[in-house]
Amino acid sequence: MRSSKSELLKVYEALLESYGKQNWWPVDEEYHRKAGSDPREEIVIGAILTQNTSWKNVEKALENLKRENLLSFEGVLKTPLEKLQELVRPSGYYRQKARRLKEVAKALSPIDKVRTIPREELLKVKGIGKETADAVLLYAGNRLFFVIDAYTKRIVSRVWGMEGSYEELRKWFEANLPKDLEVYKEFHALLDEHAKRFCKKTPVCEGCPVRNICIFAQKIKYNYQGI
DNA sequence: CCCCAGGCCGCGC
DNA sequence: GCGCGGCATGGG
Repeated sequence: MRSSKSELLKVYEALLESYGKQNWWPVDEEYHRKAGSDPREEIVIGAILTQNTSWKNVEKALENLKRENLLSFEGVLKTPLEKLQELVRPSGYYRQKARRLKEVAKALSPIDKVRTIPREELLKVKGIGKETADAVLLYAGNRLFFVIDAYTKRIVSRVWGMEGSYEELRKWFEANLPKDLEVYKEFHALLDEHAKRFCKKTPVCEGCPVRNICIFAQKIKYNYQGI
């Protein structure tokens, strides 16, 4: 691992500078005030629904749950499986996800468990893998676990030429970032945004805010110059 | 028609 | 421990 702490922070600051604060995770505070439910439960539910699925589709499912006043662990648990499937259908994999919602609602009730449950425990829940677990722990539990996703892996691979397993990359980020919830939350969100705007499957290096630090972008530049 | 999206599980190796 | 097929809707 060649890059230094300052290099990682430099990327964070460059992305923050060009994209601004992302304010993940989006939650409908107003809904929960009126319903008397805990907004952290929406984060957990959203984390399941967004697995390999665009957020747009997740929003439709969340709207369906809200309309029926069921966007909570209690709502998920008391709704018959078949009805729950229909409500979350727009988010895809709806049979799996309906089951997983009930599993996680059971495992994390009462919701304050997100502040204490060991990561290993959470990973035992059917439907919760590493990324979902870390997203839940960070965004709902306010705990210092860095979330790695496909976008993060792609960006790390391009910028630093570094490959690694989920755990390797997570530990690398955690070792080289300040122990600051705000940084963890925003950085993950910024990497996501960056992957959508520039570091796409087919990269767009023209105008990229970190092209001066990025190994891949530098290589492209040299190729253009014929060096 | 194709590919992709804020993954995970169960399996074989 | 890693690679693979299956899971499914909606948008480009």
